[in-house]
Amino acid sequence: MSLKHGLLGLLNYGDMTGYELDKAFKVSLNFFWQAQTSQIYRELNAMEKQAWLISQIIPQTGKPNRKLYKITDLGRAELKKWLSKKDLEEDLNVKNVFLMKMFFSAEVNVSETIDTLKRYKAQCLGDLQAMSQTGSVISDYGQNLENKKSMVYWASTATFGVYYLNMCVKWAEDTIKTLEEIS
Amino acid sequence: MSLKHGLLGLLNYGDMTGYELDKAFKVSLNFFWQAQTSQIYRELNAMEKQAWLISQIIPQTGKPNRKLYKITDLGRAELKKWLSKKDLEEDLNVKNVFLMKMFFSAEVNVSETIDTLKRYKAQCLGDLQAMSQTGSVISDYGQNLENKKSMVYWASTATFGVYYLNMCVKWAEDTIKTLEEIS
DNA sequence: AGTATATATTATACTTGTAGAATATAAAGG
DNA sequence: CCTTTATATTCTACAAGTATAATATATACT
Repeated sequence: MSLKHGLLGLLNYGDMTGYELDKAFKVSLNFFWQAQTSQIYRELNAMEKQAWLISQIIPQTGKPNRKLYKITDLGRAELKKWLSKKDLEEDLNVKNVFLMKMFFSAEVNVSETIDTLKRYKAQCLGDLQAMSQTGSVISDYGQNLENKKSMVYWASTATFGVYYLNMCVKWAEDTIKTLEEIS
Repeated sequence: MSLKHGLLGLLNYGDMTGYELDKAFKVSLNFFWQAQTSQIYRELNAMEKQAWLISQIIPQTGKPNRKLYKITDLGRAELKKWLSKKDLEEDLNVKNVFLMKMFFSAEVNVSETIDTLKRYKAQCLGDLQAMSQTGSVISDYGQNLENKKSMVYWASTATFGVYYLNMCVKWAEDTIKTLEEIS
């Protein structure tokens, strides 16, 4: 159950509405966690019931009213508890559809798999390109004194992304070579 | 929805009971997909309703009867359809609790985070150790003529695992260094 | 003799994730 | 002028994942 905690973490930086959280989530945590908009709203409701958050309705005319969420002391305590309890066995679990398909690829033509691997590699390179701009985004946010301490952690997750994608590219190249040899 | 397809893939190698599938799953696909035993049994039921499988009850005395599953032509067609439809955008999605915690780690002591990273690195090295034996397991299975073609794909996913874990170790070392500099 | 382990499946309750529709308006772009 | 985009949240339905207990027996270990 990390989505709730991701949202707690973001709200710990400042009050936000569901709409703002959804966008903040998608530009920060999205690389290592994905969530549907509807899921975010549902979790926010649940979190308010658990008293991790309180909300305040800000009326608007024309548009739906905004619901501004604020983290409570209980929510902050929960965030810290979660951060301190790192279950490494669980945290190393990864679900990777692409690898599962590779595992069974003897069932399809080698040429098809080689083609897929080439597209996979291209996708990784594209993502790397996109991530190369993350550095500047992070240092922009980091201008804010409050965020300065966080910057190094944000950067480390971005670095993970770069390492990961480079690794995937190398793996794809090696695997393509192996498959070309046997075909 | 990859669990069903993982089970289809395994049953494509030969008929198995839920119990056997559970064990086969855990020694082959478990690195990139995790599933509860109860989930496997439930999915098997659903798959039989969809006519991807048929089952045959083998009576036993003393123990619960065995339910031997066999993949149908429909199931085989579904497997191939799934294998051919590689949605790269979706397949690159990854959920990583550990990184999410890193992202928010400004909230906890640097020393605590450094400690966690050290344990993370140790865990990765341990997993690497365990994976180094996978090669021989694969070539054992590969003695079987039917499996010979699959061997190269199995090996490629194992290689991914090795690359991944090595990358994680390097990242952990780099991040530890960075954190030690600022603390 | 007693305990743990392996065998084999079912059941239940709950939590998360996925997908998409419905609603209503303002502002920006071609 | 018309279409798209952005704003902001709610709701429904379903699929998949998590967690644990119940059942019943044989065999292996200590």
